[in-house]
Amino acid sequence: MARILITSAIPYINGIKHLGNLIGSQLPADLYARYLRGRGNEVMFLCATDEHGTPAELAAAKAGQPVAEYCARMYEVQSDIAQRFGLSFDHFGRSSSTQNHHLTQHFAGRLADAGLIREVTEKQVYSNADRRFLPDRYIEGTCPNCGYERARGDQCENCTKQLDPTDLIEPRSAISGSTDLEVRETKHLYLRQSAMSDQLDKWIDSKTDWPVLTTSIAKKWLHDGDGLQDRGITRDLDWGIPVRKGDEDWPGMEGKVFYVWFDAPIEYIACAAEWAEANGKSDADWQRWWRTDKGADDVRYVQFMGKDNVPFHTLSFPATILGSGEPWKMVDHLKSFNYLNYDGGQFSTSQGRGVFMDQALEILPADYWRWWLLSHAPESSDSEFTWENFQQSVNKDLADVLGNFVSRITKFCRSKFGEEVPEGGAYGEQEEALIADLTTRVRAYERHMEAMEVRKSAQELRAIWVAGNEYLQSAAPWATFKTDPEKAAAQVRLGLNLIRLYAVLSAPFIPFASARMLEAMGVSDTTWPEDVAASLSMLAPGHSFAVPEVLFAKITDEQREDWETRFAGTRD
RNA sequence: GGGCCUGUAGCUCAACGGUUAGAGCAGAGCGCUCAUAACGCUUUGGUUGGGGGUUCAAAUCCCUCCAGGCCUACCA
Repeated sequence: MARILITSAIPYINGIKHLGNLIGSQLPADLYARYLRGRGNEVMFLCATDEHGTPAELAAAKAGQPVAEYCARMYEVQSDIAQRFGLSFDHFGRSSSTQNHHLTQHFAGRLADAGLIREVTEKQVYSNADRRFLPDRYIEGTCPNCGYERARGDQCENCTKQLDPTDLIEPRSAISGSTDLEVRETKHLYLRQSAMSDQLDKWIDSKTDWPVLTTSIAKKWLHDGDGLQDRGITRDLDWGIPVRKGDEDWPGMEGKVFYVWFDAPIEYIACAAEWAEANGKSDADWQRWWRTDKGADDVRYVQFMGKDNVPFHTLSFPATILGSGEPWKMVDHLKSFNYLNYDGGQFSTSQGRGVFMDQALEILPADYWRWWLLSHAPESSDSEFTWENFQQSVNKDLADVLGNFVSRITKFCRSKFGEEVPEGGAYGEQEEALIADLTTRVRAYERHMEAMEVRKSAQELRAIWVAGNEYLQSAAPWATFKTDPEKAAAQVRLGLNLIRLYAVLSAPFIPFASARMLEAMGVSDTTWPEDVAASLSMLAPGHSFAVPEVLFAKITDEQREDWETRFAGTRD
């Protein structure tokens, strides 16, 4: 069986993520991981919290907590929600881990040795009141172009003109509002990405099966204007990974930390090391996933992310890895997603607009969200969440098509044969036709899942559910029973077996409901139906089962209206 | 300003340059009565954003215009 390494873009520590973040990387990555495990592959699925940077420091200050405590607390919150959404990470790590500290410093040291780091002294705005350097967008002022009073130091939101912080009229700190700003000199390390441009370009060119969205963004950065620019990888912050050259001090860089975008992707690797430590494994156990000289040469590595993360994954991180000169595993396939919009606008963490992961679980079980989000995943373009669409899709697909199927067959069996798989009769022509149809569909489902075609996979799965209802309608065991109880028994037996089949096939999408279906049918065998016919004879006559409670309750109009109102404004 | 993406039925989306542009939902009709007023069958909806061009053939390729979105390197 194959070995697949899967990483999801790591969510920022600053607050609870919304549904747009979830469908942008973690959820499709989980779908893929669950599917591959279901097929018997060896999977390492990693994710973590991204904890460094200015927003984390500010959020901690706002919460009145030291930043380390704040991050530790938010890590627990995010970890708990991820678990309740069924995100099946093999490890959910932290970019602030000691493992990541060591690896990040290690990579910086290797890059420096390879001559790929240069020191740059530059001028940056310092706020005396805030006692920190301010990133461009944390400086506000009046736009010299249009007169808008809340223009940011990088761009004016009103007239879209690109700005430099020093262009602003009456600049002030966006954090405190203080106008006590000064320009100070500060020294930083730059990664010489320009020196690796050709190497990266060739590497991108070799990835012919990547989506246009992915390669076009990378190509743009490589070839636009002066080509790939060197990038600052350090910051003047308190919270972060101290700048060190491997195990040694870095003269002149005391008190500085690595830029969050330098250390965050390295956490993908460090996370595996955290996994090893948490599970009592050795270094060799995680290195066989990440070092091609230590067993990772047969690993297929797939990354999932939102489109805004593409440049970092196609250029910066590969530059870091390649530049180290060490045989680290490079990404093989990169699946990026567009954005999910909320009711005509964007989901927004900063504005509290939309539905957040914790709120979602307060009103409905995870499977409802998983199904809707995955079956509407923003693959080819941005997509939109509306409550009406959500209600209709979920009610029809989950309650009517799948849930009702389980209900009708189990209840019919109970009333005519009792709560065990009925004996007698044999599968005939009609059953063979169903098996042939399902075989075709299951193979198509597998192809779509392999290709990470999320929406198409969902469509095919739904068609597989529908096939069960079609069969019952034409076989009509309730009519057959009156004239030929033996034949009806065989029909019901097939129907009950379909429930187990559906549970196995559906588990990547709706793991919780899938588990309930298996529990009701009294089986724990989740073997993938390589042979559909054999799979549909697994539950033998006499096997007892229980009629499950309503698998998916429908969303009522009252609920929908209530939620529409409740989530119309902004959070908090 | 530059780059990229998107525009197909009321809604969400399909469609290697190749029969008459297809599915699901919603709407209409019929059937069934095991089931969560569920299921099945049939069916009404499209000048593929506008205009021009290439081609035996265009939703698909080219040009142009319109509308929306994303990115543009110090937010992450």
